Amino acid sequence: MARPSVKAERTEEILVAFEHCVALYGVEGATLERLASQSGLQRSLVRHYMGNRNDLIIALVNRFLTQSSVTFGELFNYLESLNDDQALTMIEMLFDTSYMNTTQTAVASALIIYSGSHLDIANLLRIWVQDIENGIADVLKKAYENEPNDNLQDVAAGVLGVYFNVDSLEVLGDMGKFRARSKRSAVRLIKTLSQ
Amino acid sequence: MARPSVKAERTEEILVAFEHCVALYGVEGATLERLASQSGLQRSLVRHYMGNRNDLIIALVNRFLTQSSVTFGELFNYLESLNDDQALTMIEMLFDTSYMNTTQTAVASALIIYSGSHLDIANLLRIWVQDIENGIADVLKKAYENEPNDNLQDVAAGVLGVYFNVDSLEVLGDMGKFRARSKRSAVRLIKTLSQ
DNA sequence: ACGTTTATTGTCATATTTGATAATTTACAC
DNA sequence: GTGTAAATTATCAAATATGACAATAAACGT
Repeated sequence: MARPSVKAERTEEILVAFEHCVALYGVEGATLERLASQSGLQRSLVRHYMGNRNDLIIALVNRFLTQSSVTFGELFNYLESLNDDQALTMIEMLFDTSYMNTTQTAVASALIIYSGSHLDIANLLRIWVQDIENGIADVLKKAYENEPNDNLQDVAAGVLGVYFNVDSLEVLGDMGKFRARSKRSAVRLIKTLSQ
Repeated sequence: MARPSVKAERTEEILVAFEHCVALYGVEGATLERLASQSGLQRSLVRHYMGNRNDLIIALVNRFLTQSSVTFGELFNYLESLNDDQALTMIEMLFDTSYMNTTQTAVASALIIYSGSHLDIANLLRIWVQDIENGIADVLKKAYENEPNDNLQDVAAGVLGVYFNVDSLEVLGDMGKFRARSKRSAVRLIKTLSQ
């Protein structure tokens, strides 16, 4: 045949670097020049593998959504395997910095801002939020079977909010205390559900 | 003397327009061209009154911080004037869309992302968050005098998180249900405090 | 060694963004 | 109406960002 293709690796490298740029500078600030220097690849190569700027953004959104789906899917599957303490274990994992992915979180924030001028992405992210909220509610349902669904969903929205917030503020630095407080608040919230 | 100065008005117009641009496109996407067309003023005029791009960003940050300080100050002062139900009234106001300022919220999100590459702004915003958290904790303290300070601060962090999160997600549209759930969660959280 | 396919590099034109400053106009006081 | 200070407009150069495509180099099978 011919020279072996490195498309898969390059694509991955480029998207990782693009994530970094978007996390640092926002979607509109993630220029192809920055991407090039961040990835160490020439701008022409980026174009060769990923197409133009818009193609790149679309690829980033898809990557973000699938990665998030995989991560939360694994989390929820693991929790389902537990006999008890699913809810509190979930809090432990959500608020543990060792499980946190700062780049991913910053990308989420950047995409949310980008949604303000791109309604198609806004729709995708709204569903993304709903899915996570539903996932949390499902975990809570297993631990608190007798609680009405509406209450479970309310608490799920609250836990999601506290969790999203503390992660998106992580970039400000020195958030240890605030993170601990947020975590204890999430626990408080869950304990309002009746066993 | 001479032609009357319109510096104050122009400055205000420019900053309002810049807020709009930052809210829609992020800090790095808020170009002077967009600002010019948004404000209806020529780019040269923007420069005349506000200086260069960096001056503009500094002015925006200061404006954001003082506006936020004024808004929350008024809120806390009003709550202080109430005899009881300060805590729940606070929730009513925080989660009422009629009190919400979508532009202001989006600016906050944009500045948080911008903080990732500008540590000086990150420090300002960290203090900004702490101040609001403390303000909420103070309100809670009046309503729940016997509760230990640490508990009050924990709940304050939680309420802040749920509130910040729902406001920053507002841009995704169609967030009525999620907002209602978030609000009920905040109430739940507060009710974990002992009277 | 040769053809083929892909990776990689190089180059160019164009559009956008920004900074800086000159030139002009306007409104007021006298 | 004239001087004056400020507003407004008009340009220019430089830097940056993007798109498109040509040219070269490298790795593989035969």
